[in-house]
Amino acid sequence: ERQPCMTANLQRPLVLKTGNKFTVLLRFLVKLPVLNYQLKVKAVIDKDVTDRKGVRKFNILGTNTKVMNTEESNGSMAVEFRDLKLNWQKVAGSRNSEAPLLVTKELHLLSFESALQLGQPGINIQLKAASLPVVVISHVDQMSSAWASVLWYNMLTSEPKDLQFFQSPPEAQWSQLSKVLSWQFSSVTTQGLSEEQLGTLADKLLGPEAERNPDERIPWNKFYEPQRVNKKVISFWMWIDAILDLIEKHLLALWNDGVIMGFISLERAEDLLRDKCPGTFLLRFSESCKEGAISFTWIEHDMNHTPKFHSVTPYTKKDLCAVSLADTIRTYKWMAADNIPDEPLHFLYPHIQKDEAFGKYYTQNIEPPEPMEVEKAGGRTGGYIQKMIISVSVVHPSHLQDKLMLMPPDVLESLEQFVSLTDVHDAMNVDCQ
Amino acid sequence: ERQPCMTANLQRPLVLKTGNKFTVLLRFLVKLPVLNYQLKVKAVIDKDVTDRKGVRKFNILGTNTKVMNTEESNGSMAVEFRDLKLNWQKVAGSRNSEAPLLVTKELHLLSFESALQLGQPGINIQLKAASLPVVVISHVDQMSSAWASVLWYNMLTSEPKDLQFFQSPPEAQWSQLSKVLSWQFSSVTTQGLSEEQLGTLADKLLGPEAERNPDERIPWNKFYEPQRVNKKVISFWMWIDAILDLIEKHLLALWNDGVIMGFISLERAEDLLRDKCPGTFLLRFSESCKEGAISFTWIEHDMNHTPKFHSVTPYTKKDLCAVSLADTIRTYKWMAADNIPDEPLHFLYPHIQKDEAFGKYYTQNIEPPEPMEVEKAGGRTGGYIQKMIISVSVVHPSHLQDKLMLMPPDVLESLEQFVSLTDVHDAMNVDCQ
DNA sequence: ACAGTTTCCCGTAAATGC
DNA sequence: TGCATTTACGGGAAACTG
Repeated sequence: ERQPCMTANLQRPLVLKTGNKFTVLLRFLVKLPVLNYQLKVKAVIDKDVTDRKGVRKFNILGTNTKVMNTEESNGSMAVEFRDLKLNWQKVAGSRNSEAPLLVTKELHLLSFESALQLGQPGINIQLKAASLPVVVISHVDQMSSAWASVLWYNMLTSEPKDLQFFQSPPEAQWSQLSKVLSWQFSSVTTQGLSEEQLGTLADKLLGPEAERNPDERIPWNKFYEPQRVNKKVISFWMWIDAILDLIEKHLLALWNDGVIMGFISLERAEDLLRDKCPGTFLLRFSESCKEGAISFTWIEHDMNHTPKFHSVTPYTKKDLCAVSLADTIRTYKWMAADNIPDEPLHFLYPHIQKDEAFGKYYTQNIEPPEPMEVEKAGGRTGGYIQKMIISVSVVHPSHLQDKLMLMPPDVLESLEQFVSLTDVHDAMNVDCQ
Repeated sequence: ERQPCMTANLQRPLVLKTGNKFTVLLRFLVKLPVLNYQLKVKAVIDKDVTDRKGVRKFNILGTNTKVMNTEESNGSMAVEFRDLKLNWQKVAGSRNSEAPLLVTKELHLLSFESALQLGQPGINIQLKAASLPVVVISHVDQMSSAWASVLWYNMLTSEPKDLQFFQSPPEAQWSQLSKVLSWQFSSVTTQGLSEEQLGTLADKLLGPEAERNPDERIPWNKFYEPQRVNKKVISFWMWIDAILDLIEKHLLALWNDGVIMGFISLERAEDLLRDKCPGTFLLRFSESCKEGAISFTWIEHDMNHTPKFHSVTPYTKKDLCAVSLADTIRTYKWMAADNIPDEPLHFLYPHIQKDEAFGKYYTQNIEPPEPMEVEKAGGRTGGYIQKMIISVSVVHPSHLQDKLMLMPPDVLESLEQFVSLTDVHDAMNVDCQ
């Protein structure tokens, strides 16, 4: 029960989706003398790959034969295949139970073939080029998984065509993986991951730094397969990728501004906030929500000046579609029945006024109209009354007593009388008419 | 900037979308003696229709030739074409500027051909059948428009193949159109339109009942073309259809329960509410929002017991995706800075407690957790604090003074002191740290 | 039964055509 | 240039399939 979001997909080369168009630019790196004939190139998929059992077979649709053009700038030759499409070739035995791998671990090769005639006698030279291994998917929900394969492959091998790579994928060093992870963020935003953020991720994959063996490597499983993390079963990569998606679609400006700490453990967050003003908060990604979600954690002091920390249920894509994070931070309230609502968020860590940090992204008008505008002649209002969608947490009245405590006892007492008075008023209405 | 909703499209026969599969069931109504050969049927589109300029040409893809089956129950013959698809045949002159009509007014015919051999000498009888005119669209956003064509055609002619129908579409009687409109609602829900609702629609199309000519007919333009209605330009049918969509996707249960008056003018709504309890409301569809939206209108009394009416900015699909209408009605608040929020909605017209009418559809937990659950050992909260998304209208504090007025003046005065006290408290925080 | 995979198709956005 | 129409494709849900 939800509604359409912005669509804008990540460019992820080497992942092809059946039925979607793709483009390949092919360049001939050897410089040739001018030819007196056209150099035809043909694109094929999985040429010479016939011995793999249970592996899907595909065809290339679209104009798969093109002629190389000579580029004016440097005389080198190139050809761009546009509007190619893959589709399934349904054959017996294709993708059967013998298939050793998930489709997103199944690697394929695009090949390009041409023939060069050298000299008059007609010596034919077969030219061949192949892409790096590609992953073919049939639905975008496989993209995340497919991209994990592409990343791992290219991070860990320089073999151009090791189609058996995922039979036993090698392990990665943190120094390699951290670069790749940071790059994922910098390719979607203007900000990669900071050392602090990467440290949090390292803790998740390798354990606390103090206990770490510097030679420890990260196995594919630990990166990709769902792992049990206190009750929840989550794949590290899927979690990261869901957050990437959330950033791209809903948090891009805030992320680029650097106001999202994001990857920070709750413990560390509380340590940072401990000596800060009440109402100081920071933004953290949920560690347990698979679909990508962001929460704010803030500090309050109770009567005894003991710090207390609170975090709101994380905001998912659905929440952020309804109200942006900046607007949410601006208007978030704690409410209790018959109390004046409290706005608990005041300072972005370490001590930036929230309006200073987020003000430029506010979109809602939260000013009430002048009384004149609402009241129109004859009791008829004319226009509509503006509404605003906000987040509130309903809390026990005792949580709002910090402020009540500041009131003189006689006011408090009269207020309590007033509260019961409104209840009577409501009850009275039931009987009228 | 929105997010995916339930998809569940209306079944709208006689509208075909290119690239989507469709099914045709064909029955042979004449009972034949048992044949000693198979009766082959071929499906074609726009056979014999060659003389229309600028009209798109299509092909039927899929198995367009099938054999008739004899149904066991009654020995009659039938065949079901499944997984047929239409796609464009790009020909010169197709869909050019000469095309006299919009694509959704362009009518096409599906035909089915077979040949029957009677007797030994081999007398061939050509059998032909044609569908009612169909509309072919290439995008779902043309569905609404296409369905308007199908409705108008079948409401106003019994000609089986008047492909020129929209060259000069006839006018409709209200008695016909009102039945068709009500049927649109009853085919999506369990409730058609009431006399009162139809009356409101008749007022829109024909003007106030008192001034109406009983023989007045509704021209196609008035039903289908965008008309200027106080500043906004809206097509009557598009407006109705957007509301149908809103009902199907977000208001189905409420509509079926009959709690949505929906089609009622603001004037009439205010008349109905005038002598009702303060806080009595009813639900109305926006008359000016093209995309389909619903608002609540309620009554309040000011100090002098003069009724005042308010309506909130209508809720669109996007709003209802975030929070259902029932939850919205439950939690809608009027707020002013430093005031206790007010919940202005109490009784569904005429005088049903709102929880009674909407309670079974509430999904949110609005109870605060016990204080114990929030406070965890060591000042660490452990879990997340639940949030709730609600609608609020920010109003001038004077609007919430009805209740304040009920408080003794000394409490009021002390409260005001308190209000400024919190402001100081906030200002103080700015300097700390 | 079931999980991985594909198909179907709505609905946003962009491209195309006239 | 603007509007009608089509294409592209993400994403939700259902269908498929071993």
